[in-house]
Amino acid sequence: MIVAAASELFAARGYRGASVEAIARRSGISPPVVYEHFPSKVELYRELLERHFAELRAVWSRNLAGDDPLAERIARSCDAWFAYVEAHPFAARVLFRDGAGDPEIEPVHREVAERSKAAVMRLFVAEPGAENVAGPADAEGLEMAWVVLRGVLQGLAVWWSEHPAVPRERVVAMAMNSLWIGLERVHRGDVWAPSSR
Amino acid sequence: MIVAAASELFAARGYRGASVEAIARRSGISPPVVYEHFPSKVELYRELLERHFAELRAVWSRNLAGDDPLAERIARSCDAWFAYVEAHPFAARVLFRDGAGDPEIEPVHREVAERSKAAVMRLFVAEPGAENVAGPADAEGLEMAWVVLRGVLQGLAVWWSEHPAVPRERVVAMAMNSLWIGLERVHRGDVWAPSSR
DNA sequence: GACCATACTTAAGGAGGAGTAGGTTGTCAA
DNA sequence: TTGACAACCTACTCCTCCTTAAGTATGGTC
Repeated sequence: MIVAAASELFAARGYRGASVEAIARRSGISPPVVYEHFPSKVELYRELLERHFAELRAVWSRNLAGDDPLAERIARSCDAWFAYVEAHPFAARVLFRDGAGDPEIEPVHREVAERSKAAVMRLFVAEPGAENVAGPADAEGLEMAWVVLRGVLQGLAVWWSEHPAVPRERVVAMAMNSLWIGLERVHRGDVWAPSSR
Repeated sequence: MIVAAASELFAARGYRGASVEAIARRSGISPPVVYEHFPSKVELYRELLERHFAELRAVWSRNLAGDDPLAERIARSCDAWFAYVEAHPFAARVLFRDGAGDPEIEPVHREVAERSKAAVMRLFVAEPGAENVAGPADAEGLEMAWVVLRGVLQGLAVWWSEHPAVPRERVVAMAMNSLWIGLERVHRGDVWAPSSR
């Protein structure tokens, strides 16, 4: 399976470091066969990203749906998120260890990130109480909230992929402590303000 | 000034994308002159990272010192941090847009990150109430807290460098809302626990 | 004026890797 | 047995880019 081998190698060595030759060899084939399945290296990379992103998004939206209190849904989603990371360590590293900085794949990442942002922001907006975070039509504030969310989840995911001995519950608890408690409080209008300095 | 040109180009095109030729030309010289100042491209990169890191660390520890309440010191540090990012947009992008994924510079980043982690963790431990975050000798918990802190600050810094029109106060407020409020509550022992599900 | 150090240049060495051309093996049908 | 076809491989081309070798202008010194 080419995409599996590619995931592992991209995760381990980065986009530049993983040569098409190496990917082919690990798949038990030779480079030209790769080019019969994908038009170019960067397209192979894009395909890979798309797949992982789609799976992750499915996990996320499946768990966020429902009528339970938001706290439970978020906790469930976090848990499912890290379960996915646990089951697909390469996916997480390819998706999150950025790859920004490389001009060739940066547009690909940006595109996927854009769609993820749109998806999350729709959820934020649909949630009652969201206006306390950002104000009713405040796209900037929502975007920053997404940036924070992403920063925390990505950071923990990458860190965890390098410390697999830590039990998942701990990582989930840390994510919830960092995100939910702060967000919940903000949700109630209990914001930190510069004037309090 | 070679390092200035290198910062800009590394920030704009990444480590691989910024050729030594381009860096030299932007400095108004030719490639061999670069090699009279730095033994190799990767060493130039390291030097650059070291400089930015040292400045950022100085900013951070200067503002965290003092006897005022922790909240004020953290707010001040956040503000100074983003002021630095504002003044040195290239530095921020070089430092944070990771570069992980590239096997050549990954060790360099890792080394700098390690020292930053050590510095921040010393601060955490010195703070009364820290045991609520992580327990007395819980290196894992402290490390995760650092990961979260880094994720949020990096994420916001990179995002802000792409949205320079947003006023600094907003970004600082978002950082404080995300980090401080959650941490403060955890500080008091008011943690989210998996059993609450 | 001849010599030399300094600072820089152009141009080439050499490695690594994406993508391709053309040959080779194996399978199936007649 | 033989021909057609598909799948795959080796080996090559082309290109980028780090690094270095060798040469050239400038300014000071005897």
